[in-house]
Parts: sequence; C-alpha cells; structure tokens
Amino acid sequence: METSAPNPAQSSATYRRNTKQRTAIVAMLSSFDDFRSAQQIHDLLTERDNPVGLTTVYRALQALAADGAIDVIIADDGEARYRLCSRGHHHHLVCRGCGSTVEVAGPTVERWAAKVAAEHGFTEPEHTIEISGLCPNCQAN
Amino acid sequence: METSAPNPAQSSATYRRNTKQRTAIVAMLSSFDDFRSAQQIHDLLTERDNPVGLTTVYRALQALAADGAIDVIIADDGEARYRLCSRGHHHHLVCRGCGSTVEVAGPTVERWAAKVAAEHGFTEPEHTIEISGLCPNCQAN
DNA sequence: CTTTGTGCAAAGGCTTTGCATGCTT
DNA sequence: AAGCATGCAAAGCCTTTGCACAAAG
Repeated sequence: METSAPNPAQSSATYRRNTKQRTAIVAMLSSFDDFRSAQQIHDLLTERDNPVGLTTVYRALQALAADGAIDVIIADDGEARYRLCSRGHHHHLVCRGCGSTVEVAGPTVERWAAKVAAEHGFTEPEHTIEISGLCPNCQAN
Repeated sequence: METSAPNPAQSSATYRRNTKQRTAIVAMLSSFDDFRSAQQIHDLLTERDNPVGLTTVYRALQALAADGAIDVIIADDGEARYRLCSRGHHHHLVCRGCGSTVEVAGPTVERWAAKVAAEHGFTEPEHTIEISGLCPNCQAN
C-alpha cells in the first residue's frame, strides 16, 4: 500500500463553503487516527443519523485532499483510504496481520530521499514510504 | 504509488502449463524494464499480431505475481502495473513530469527500514519506497 | 482422456459525472 | 439573488467471474 507524501505543495487551499455535510465528514475523520475508505465514512455517517450522499463524501474528500488537509493512500486492492493530516511528516509501519499502524518519523530517510533525488538531478522531491511486518501481537498467532 | 516489496515468500511456484499466450506475455514483459499496465500489455500484443484476450492477460499476470515472478505496483489512480522481477532489490525515482524512472539502490534505507521495524517489535519486515521529483529534462519546460 | 488455459460476455466494485434542486453567502 | 454544494442516477474504469470451447500433458 502506498502513502501519498504529505502534500508539500498544499497550495492555496481554495475557498469552500461550510455545509453540515462537510462538517460532519471532517468531524468523522477527526474521530479516527487511522485510514478509512469513503464507503466506511459514508456508512458510519448514515448509521449515526447524519446521512450524507456517497457522492458528496467523495467530493468532500477530493477537495480536502486537494487542499492538503487529508492524506490519501491507495490500498493494494486499489481502494483509496483517507485520514486527516497529522501534525508532522511521518511514515507508517503497518502490520500485515491485523492492519494496525504505527507512525514513525524518519529523519534518516528524509535525508536519504533528498540526496538520491539530487544525485540524479531531480528537483522538488517527494517520497512515499511504507514499512510492513508482523506486530508483536500477531506473532503470537 | 506503491511498490510491492519483492515477494519474500515466493513460495512454491505452482505448476503452469506452457501456452503461447503466456509465453507472449512473458516475452512482452521481458522487453520492458519498467512498469506497464495490463491494458498496455494487451494492446501491444494485439498491435504486434499476437492477440491475447484481456482476461488472459489479467490471469497470467495474476499467476506470475503469485509465483513471485513479477512485481506489482498500484498507481495513484488505482491501476495496477506489472514488471518482471529485477535481479536485485531496489526502488524507483520517478519523474512527475514525464514518468521516466531511475532505479536506485539504497543500503541506507534498507537498514533504516529494518531498524524501525525491529524497534517496534515487528518481524518479517518489508518495505515500499517511491521517490518522485522533476527530472532534469522536465525542469527545462 | 483429463485437466488447465483461453476468451467472450457479463457482473462487480470503486469513483466520477450530469443535472436539477437546495443551501450558503 | 447568485453560485457553489448536494444527491440521485447513470456512466466509466479496472478487474474478476461464469461458462463453453480449445489446447496441453
């Protein structure tokens, strides 16, 4: 699975109107600290009596991503997952057994990635890193 | 975009029959050194008078991936791309302008990834790294 | 001869788009 | 009042599946 490099050019967050749907979606995202699919968000909103059209969920997530407010990852099955941007730049250590994630910061790789890009004459480098393994809990099984 | 870590458990490559379609697909893959989509492979085979059903292409790629013979990456648009496993483990530096890729080896990150996993008690670590930027050529434009 | 592979057509799943209506500003 | 936002339905893509036929061993 892939993590979009936390948007470096989170540009000029275009203007958006405040609607209760958008608010509900952001609130929903705030209640998680890990990634959820558009469908999951839509289903949860519906369950909690705050139904929002699936289309609207997709459009809101698209807008939030464009503004650099959320991180998007594309899972191995091609489905997108979203999560509010965390405060800093970091990567994920994902358990292949249970899917739990750990956020890791990595000054080492940041530098390495920048260096590699520079060595090949590439500018405006971004990077994507995902580490997976079996967490202590899943090793027991 | 995401690079599946070169299949570690490339298990017991199950038996497969030799058919001209499968041969053609592998030959096609051999002629590239970068990633192609199933559609691209299918189209090229058709153009080169060696038509193979799209379904067959998908099934063959699926089988090859299961055998650990090819690497699969899921692009940002959710489309899968395939490439014959390269000899060694490496990562990609991709140009966001023209899509050209450069293979880079990175002992530094390899160690870093292993260390991070170990620090959190994760075993059987695998990792995925993708670096993008603008290549010298595209900076001119 | 038996089993696996092939290919067409159709279905599936995620995401986007068209368009009329509703709400924000 | 003007314009973006919403939501339903429908369309688009990529990918998988059902099924009958062909090919491999």
